[in-house]
Amino acid sequence: MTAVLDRIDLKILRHLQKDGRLTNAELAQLVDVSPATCHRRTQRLFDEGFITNVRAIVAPQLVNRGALVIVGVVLDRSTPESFREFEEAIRKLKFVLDCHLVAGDFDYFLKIRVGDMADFNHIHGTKLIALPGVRQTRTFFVMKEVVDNAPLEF
Amino acid sequence: MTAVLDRIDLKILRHLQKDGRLTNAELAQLVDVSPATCHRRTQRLFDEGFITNVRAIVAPQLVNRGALVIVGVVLDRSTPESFREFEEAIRKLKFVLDCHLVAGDFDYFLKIRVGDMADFNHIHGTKLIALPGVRQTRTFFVMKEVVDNAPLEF
DNA sequence: GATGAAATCCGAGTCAC
DNA sequence: GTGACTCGGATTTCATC
Repeated sequence: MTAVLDRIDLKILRHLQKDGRLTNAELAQLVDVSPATCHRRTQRLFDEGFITNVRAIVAPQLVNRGALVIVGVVLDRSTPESFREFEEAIRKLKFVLDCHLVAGDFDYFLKIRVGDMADFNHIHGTKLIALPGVRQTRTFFVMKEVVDNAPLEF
Repeated sequence: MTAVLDRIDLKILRHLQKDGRLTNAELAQLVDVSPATCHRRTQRLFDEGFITNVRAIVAPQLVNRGALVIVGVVLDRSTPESFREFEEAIRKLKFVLDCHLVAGDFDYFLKIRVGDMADFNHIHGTKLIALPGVRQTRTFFVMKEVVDNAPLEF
């Protein structure tokens, strides 16, 4: 409950973040505790929500999602209701990887993966500008993914 | 090599993307094939690079990385050399989760996780504006993470 | 209250078909 | 592609500190 992480917990988190398929036996060796202890601690990290999930990372290019686009969105009105409607609608669009409400010249930034530019143009014309309350979108095609979804440092 | 995925491969990928800790036995049940077949296919998906990695997702708020910031960067010059230097430097900054070269009013977009705004201001003043060739940065503090790093749909 | 050793159980990985 | 078999790791128990 007290949710304090000691050096061993942190090592477990960091290792599992790099390789979620590590066996408990391997992990125990890496962090230098017995398998039983390692298992108990890892369990706790899941139970208490430090690890929210373990996910396989699929290569986007190999499943026809090789194109990445960032879209800045401005809404017509800045009312809570307007935000709520937009967010509700955006959650249904599964090609949206990120959607963040920001402070500044835009209301939202979206990160979108599609097959290619033609796909994006279609989506833009049919889905994005149809989102509730959208005044304007600005599209930034990603020409090079220098770093994408790097593991969290802590 | 021909890298064709049938219905079963796709199901494996989708399930492992949602839960990378599924045992082979569980996965086999979910996709409705024998454990041996499932194992062989999953192996192939790793070997041929469809799954690049399996990672534990750590809750950012619980490891003092609860603040998210998007930064637009404009460089002084748009030469290949200038881009190369910037990218080389940015790869060393471990708090940068995303760095994408884009077409439009900015050269790069960065996605950065830190503990709080104070942390960001320090990093901005000491690390970001010190990056090679940076003319201007525009900071967008994220006020609400509506969708963050959603699993890829394919 | 946490640890590590041991004991059991179950899945991973391999083989023959 | 399936079923069976073996080996090793996951998980639990328990004594110990």
